[in-house]
Amino acid sequence: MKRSATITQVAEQAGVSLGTVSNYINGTKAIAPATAERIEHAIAELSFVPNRAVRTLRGKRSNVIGFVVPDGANPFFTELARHVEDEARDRGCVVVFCDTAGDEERERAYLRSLAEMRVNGVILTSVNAQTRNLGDLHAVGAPIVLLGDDKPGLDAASITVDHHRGGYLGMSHLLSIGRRRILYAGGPAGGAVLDTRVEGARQAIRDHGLEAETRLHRVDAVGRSVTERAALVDAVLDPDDPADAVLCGNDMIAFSILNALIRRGVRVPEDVAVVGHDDIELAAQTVVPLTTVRQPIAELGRLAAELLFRQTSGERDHPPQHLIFTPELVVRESTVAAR
Amino acid sequence: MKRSATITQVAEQAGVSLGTVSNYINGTKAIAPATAERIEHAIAELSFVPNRAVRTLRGKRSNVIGFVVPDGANPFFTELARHVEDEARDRGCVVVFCDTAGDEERERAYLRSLAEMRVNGVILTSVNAQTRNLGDLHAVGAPIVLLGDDKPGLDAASITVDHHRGGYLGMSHLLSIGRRRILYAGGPAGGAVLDTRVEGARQAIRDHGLEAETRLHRVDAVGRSVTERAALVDAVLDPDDPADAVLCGNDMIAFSILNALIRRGVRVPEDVAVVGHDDIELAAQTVVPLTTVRQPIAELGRLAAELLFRQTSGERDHPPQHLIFTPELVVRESTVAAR
DNA sequence: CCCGAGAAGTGAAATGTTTCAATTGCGTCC
DNA sequence: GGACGCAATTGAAACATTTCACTTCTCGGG
Repeated sequence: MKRSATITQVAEQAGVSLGTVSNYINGTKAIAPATAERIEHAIAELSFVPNRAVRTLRGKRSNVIGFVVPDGANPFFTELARHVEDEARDRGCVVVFCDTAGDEERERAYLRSLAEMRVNGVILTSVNAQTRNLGDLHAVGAPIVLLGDDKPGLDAASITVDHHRGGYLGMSHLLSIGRRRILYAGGPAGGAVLDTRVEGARQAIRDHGLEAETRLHRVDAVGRSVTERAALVDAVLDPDDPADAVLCGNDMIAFSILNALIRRGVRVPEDVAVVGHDDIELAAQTVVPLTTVRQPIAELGRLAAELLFRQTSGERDHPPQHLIFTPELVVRESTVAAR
Repeated sequence: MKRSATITQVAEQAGVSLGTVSNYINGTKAIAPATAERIEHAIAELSFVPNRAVRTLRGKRSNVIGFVVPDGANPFFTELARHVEDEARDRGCVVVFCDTAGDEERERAYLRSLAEMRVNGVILTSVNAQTRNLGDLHAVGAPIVLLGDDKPGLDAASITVDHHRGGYLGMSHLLSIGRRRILYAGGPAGGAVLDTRVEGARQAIRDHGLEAETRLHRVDAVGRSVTERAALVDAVLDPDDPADAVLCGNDMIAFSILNALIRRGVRVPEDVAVVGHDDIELAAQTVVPLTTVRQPIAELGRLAAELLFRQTSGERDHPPQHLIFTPELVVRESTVAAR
């Protein structure tokens, strides 16, 4: 494989020392215009592209950050990624997008790779495992931001959304429009987040004093494919016990169920109301626009990156911070028919 | 920032030379079991994580490959990415997913970063610019695979789909179901690919001998957002000149238009038939399942990676190869009503 | 008992950059 | 004219690993 020119060759070609070239490239010191031009010329001549590996070696970081998600196909995560990326680019960093597909083995492998790369930091949108997988990152001193799901006790910053309130909001809305037979449709690895939301939903039922007449069941999709999510519609339409509303773990689930319902001739929202979660861009544009519990995606992404960089900047390392956002309900036609 | 242990420290701790530790880690040479265990123990003790930067420095590649897309929000690209990743992981590589958002400036910045990282190679799913942006990659000898859109004359392998045939297939189908007023709805930067497809579509009209009675107009979305795509529906429903079919540049466009049509009470396929392109997973699960021109996403991704690695493996570098796939039409209910 | 072969382990060189203390050159001020 | 200060430039050390030519050890056959 062809090897590219080195800074030494550039220096020779330009007739200066390699230190000067380095200073020019990095703007470390002032360079006389004439010299600068000769260096510039030599760089172009030799097609010199500096080698990041060496920079990394010299104690600096690699200027890479990791963004780890459990489902790369969910727009919620790609939208987050876009905002993380924007922030990272402003700081001269590249983002490595790691899709673990919910698999712990993959997660470990990715985190290991990121540690070996001496990344500037890692943003994790789900913590599959216990502390164990974070060991490598801690060993190389890479800061961590937990996004969306805090695990207290881990040495990491976090940005969370109040999931209890999220569940509460969605359920209150459904109760207020008269729904009493509700299904909570989660994803394959909802984990603690979903438990918290369901808890919030139950709280709403209690606060409305409707425990007696309301029922809330939970059902989880077995996989992340569209087909597997659409299968949840069978639970909604269970002939023995049909639901009149579905609360979904995320908008993609809501979206799959919504489409499946309509294809079967079920009217939304008249027969079944559907509430999503996240408010991805798509949510407003489905056949029946989706009522959903919004997470502030742009802020979450931007702030996750900021928190990450904040941990490394400055003289001393800053202690990890913890932020909590409050979700809000966005009512659309999947629960309240347009007039 | 904390600095992690080095191989030298591991060697000291284990009471061997650093060369031995290196041999153990890389399996370069056989190591006596007793020694191996001491090394293993020292590594655990010190939480040693090898530094990739130095490996890269020693003339090897960084074991990173770049995957550059114009729209990270389009599932077509995330699905491709997943397959590329699978292939890369098998070879010990990490994929850097670069979303240029169709912006040439960003593309250049990403390609530059990838070159500095001395990536093993780059897969490009759209070539915005002329040869110019590829200069850095060539300078560092990183092989390139063009995926989906060949630009002859560039020093790169390519995997293409026969877009002319794609347009032909979609149009033939529409003609065969009696549609004559057709709109071609493209994306913001369709470029050569879309031109080719429209060309194929026109060929179909000629082959059917329907030039006189058929009209084919093209309209492009101004941006990549769902909203901007949905705005295309106005062109479809133009009161002066309504279309009876829409041929879409990709499934996301089709999907947005489909939803917008149905929300306006237009019947699909009775009033307007919709044909997408790509056959992403979602296409089969929309309210009205989408007729679409399928690209073999899994093969495309897998082969792109394979072509990339093939260029570097072996004694001598292999010359870049070129593959062409043939798309096929998948008929669903957005063009032919279910009985 | 000696020889040779193979296995196991060693350690110095090489990799391409940044950093920093030292050096050079040059104009200015007294 | 000499000293001084500033700007520009230099070059060697440091970074953490891989590689490879050597050395040492062990064991079996003659």
